[in-house]
Amino acid sequence: MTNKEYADFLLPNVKHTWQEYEEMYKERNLKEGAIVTRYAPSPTGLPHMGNLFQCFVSKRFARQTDGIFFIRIEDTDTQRTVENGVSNILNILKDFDISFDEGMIDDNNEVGNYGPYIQSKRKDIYWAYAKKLIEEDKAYPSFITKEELDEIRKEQEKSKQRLGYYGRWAKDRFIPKEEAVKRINNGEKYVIRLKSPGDFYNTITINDLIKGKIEMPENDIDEIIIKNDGLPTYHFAHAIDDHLMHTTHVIRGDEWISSTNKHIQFFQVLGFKPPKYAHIAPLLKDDNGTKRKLSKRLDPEAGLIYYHNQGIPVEAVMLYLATIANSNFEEWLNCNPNGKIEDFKFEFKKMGSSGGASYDIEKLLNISKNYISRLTKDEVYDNVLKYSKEFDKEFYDLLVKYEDYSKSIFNIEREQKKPRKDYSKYSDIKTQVWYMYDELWNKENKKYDFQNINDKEEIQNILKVYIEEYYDENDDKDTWFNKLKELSDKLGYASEVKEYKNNPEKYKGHVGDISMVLRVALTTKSMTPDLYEIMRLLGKDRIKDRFSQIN
RNA sequence: GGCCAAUUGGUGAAGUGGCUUAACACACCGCCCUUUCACGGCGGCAUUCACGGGUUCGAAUCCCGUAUUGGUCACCA
Repeated sequence: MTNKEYADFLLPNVKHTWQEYEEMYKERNLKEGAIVTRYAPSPTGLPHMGNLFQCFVSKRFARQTDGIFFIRIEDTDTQRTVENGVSNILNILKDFDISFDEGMIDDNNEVGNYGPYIQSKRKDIYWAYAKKLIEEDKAYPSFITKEELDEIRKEQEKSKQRLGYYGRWAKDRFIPKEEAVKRINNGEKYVIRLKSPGDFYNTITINDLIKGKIEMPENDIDEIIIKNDGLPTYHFAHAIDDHLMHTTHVIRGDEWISSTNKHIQFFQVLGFKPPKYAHIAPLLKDDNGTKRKLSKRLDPEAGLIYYHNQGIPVEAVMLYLATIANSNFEEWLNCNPNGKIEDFKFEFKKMGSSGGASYDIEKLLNISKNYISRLTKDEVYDNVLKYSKEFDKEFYDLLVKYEDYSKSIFNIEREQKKPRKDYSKYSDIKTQVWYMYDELWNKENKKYDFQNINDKEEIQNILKVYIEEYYDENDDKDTWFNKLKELSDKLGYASEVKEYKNNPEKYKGHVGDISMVLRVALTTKSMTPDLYEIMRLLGKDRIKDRFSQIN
């Protein structure tokens, strides 16, 4: 029996030869230096922050070199594959502005010339290459069962030898073709394994773009290439897919580093040029002083839906990911406050090669605060409106009813060189401006704390004198403030804070205390944006009304 | 246990043999400005880079060892 006949027997009905596939998927016509990257998820659940980070990095490198970023679905684990897995992944990534040049566009459709982009539809391709290996005597059928593998492992543990199916332990290597055929005809289950040419005592060097040179032993384990359900294992599929799809840079989590010797071996055995590898450290979480991997189960901020629910802008998340990716991004952004992420050139060298970056939600919120402060009032309005529509119907209705008024509120201290930074997420906004809406004001159970001035009669007197003798809606800000000072003088408070500090015994307090009384009476809060603006927006009638509620 | 990697302040980190009395940012603390908060300004915050040896005129940077942390060793990806 020739090797060719053997291969045909083991993998029958393969439509194309590997040579035909090589013909079908020609080199991409891209400019020099263009990077081709991919995101290759299993449709087993929703992407988390770590996946998003990986997508972000892969996409940026492709885009900044006029390359290609595509998505390939790795659904060879039929046990774990879930319903609508693909469209769920695509939808959530779309929310974060991650789109692909090629690949699946929903559960059943795709775009691009290098497909199919879902591994379950590429069986014929994997078989064609597996046949090539069998014909070249580089792969063989293996009948060994899980139980027998367990036995081997126990024996290896007992005699303190390296674990695995390699060398003399890989006894199915030596089964004659005729015997294998007979066993298969008898209905025995089998897989196809690589006949590994590697020697554990040889060292190979991997030039990782992020981690640098990594040395490890050659792989000598007879890795499974085709499982007994006919589908390939990850390692085999990776080599074939990324070769045929002409991926130039494989950017993936660093849990893959220790398999990379296998992957390089596959590229060599198959006669392919290996891609460049860039292994990204996982996102970490500080958990009571120790660090662990950010976990979808334990950490809400690891799930992408969290940002949607909290009203944290997608752009802020992206800016944060950019600072984790290349820490000099932040500096660059400080120098170019209006710079776009797309204008920054990311480098592999600048990516952290250490254990991993702590995912710091505080820092993210700070970035978000800065981001929101740079938006226009209309943008803030639109975003809050969108957020409220889904999460706060009451506030949504108010925003619709008082559109211009709401925009004026959001505009307080916004159109200036250094805009006020009040909101780090859209869900913050209502809690910070509720008092501007009578509907919310009236139903609130109000508690007033006037800080330094506590005497009820004094407070009422301040409010009464102010509204009757001083407040004029038409005053500009300077006039308005001067009147506050006049009021202070009249009632025995220092109109200059400095003056008060120099001679505290001469005054009942200072103009700041007076302002505080007005502020608290109008808003119940001691911290608000500019009081002049608030009063202007409220109008005299409502001011009077609110003052009258103090008793 | 084998193999691989990492270890710089409260945090993210820059740093690749002399330009480092260790950049920058977040957080924190002080002072100033200020009607409050925020913003802004000024200043503080690692005599030292896990530890122990070595190489060198010179080490956070190179080498060896130890410790700790993480990854990986599936018919999962």
